[in-house]
Amino acid sequence: MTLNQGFPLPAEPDADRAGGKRRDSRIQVRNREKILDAATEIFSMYGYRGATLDQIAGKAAMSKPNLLYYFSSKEKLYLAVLRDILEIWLQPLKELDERESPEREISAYIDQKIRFSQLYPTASRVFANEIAAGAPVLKPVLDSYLRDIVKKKARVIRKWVKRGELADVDPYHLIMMIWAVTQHYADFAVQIDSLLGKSLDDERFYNQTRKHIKRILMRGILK
Amino acid sequence: MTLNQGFPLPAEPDADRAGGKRRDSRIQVRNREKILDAATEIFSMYGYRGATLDQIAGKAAMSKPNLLYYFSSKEKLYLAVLRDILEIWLQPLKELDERESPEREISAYIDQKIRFSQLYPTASRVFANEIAAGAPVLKPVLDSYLRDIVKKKARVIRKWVKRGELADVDPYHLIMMIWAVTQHYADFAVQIDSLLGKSLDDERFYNQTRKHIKRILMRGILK
DNA sequence: CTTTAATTTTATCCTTTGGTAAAATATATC
DNA sequence: GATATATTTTACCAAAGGATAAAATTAAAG
Repeated sequence: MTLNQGFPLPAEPDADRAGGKRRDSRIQVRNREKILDAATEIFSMYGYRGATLDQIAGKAAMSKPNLLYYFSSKEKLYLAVLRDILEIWLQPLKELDERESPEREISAYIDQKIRFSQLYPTASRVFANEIAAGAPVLKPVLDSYLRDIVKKKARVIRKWVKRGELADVDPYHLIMMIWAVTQHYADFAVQIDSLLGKSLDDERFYNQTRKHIKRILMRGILK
Repeated sequence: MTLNQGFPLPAEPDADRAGGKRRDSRIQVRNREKILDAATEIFSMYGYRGATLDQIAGKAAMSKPNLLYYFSSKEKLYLAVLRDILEIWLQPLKELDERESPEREISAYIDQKIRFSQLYPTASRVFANEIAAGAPVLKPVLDSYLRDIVKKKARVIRKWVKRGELADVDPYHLIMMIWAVTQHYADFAVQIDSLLGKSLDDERFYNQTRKHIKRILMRGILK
């Protein structure tokens, strides 16, 4: 588990506290958080363009101008939401450590990703939405930051393959398969609920899902 | 390969030809198609709410009122798009045949799904978007039609397991894993392009992807 | 060619939406 | 408790967006 604190989306000059000086007051913190939560939920359903400030303000139980007092524009709010998401989305990948066994590390990685889908399904959908829209905001981050991390981790996986601890898999496809499967449970939660009447909130289902994904994937890639 | 022609989204009474009598004229057909294509692309980027008729009309190279001459409302247009998508999205699953070997059938299923991602990436994203939004339109279809098909096919997979031709996998999770992985290549195409500079349009990459997915999944589930 | 019906354009309407201004209220500090 | 500052509310605005009406144009049929 390598630590890292790189900030993919640099905080804008005026990344956007309310103008005043007495920043970080109790009210300030509480309301910004309420807004970010509400925004994440609304953006997750309708995407950036489809979401409205009225909806978000409504969900955060405040008026629209009040919301705009905390985030001076819809775009700034969206950026703030994405910044938060990206950080938790990326974290687990950074922790892949070549010194440990692939069995252990990849298993742990899958655990973390599926946990993320359980804890932050809306965040996952905002991310998916941004990508589907052509990543107008995140493109630069994908092209630089994410690219580098993935490249680095692909090297780790390749090393495992060379050492004979892993079947001959393509690192990039493996990583994407893990992303695909784990995110699916967040992004398509409604579909899953329709088919099975279950969600990851149900601890039994969560564990069954986790184990099942791991069983198939690990069987598929271990020697 | 079982045939089936069930229509999940029943054509509305006035599902929406232009009012006139001389329907299905050359112009009529050509323009409706142009509009559906444009709409699919725009909806795929911005979702139902985020898409605008102006954009769609623009992409279809006609004026907004002209577009509305063919589809009398945004909602009707969206329904028409979804209806088309659902049909091709569902088709492959219906073809799983228990009399054949799971190796052959599941392999063919994966082939079809990844082919769909290659041919209709925008359709895939419209579908994903609709689900992420909570499936406001498709929910009834998921709850009835899709549910039934999947239940039926889960039985097929279970039969294979009982016959000892397949490892002890949960049919539902297996189906969802296949959906997840194959759709990912359409829904996250931008991300993949950022990381690898490749897309499924590249025939070499397409085949590499297809084989890789199949290798890992089949290893994971075959006895 | 005329006549009739289909298609396209122009002008317009009403609502929603992101955003601002300024007044009103609450909170903190001296 | 008076004063300054932070927060919230009320009243708006201009642009965008879905939709309609009716005029203008094009295509088909006799």
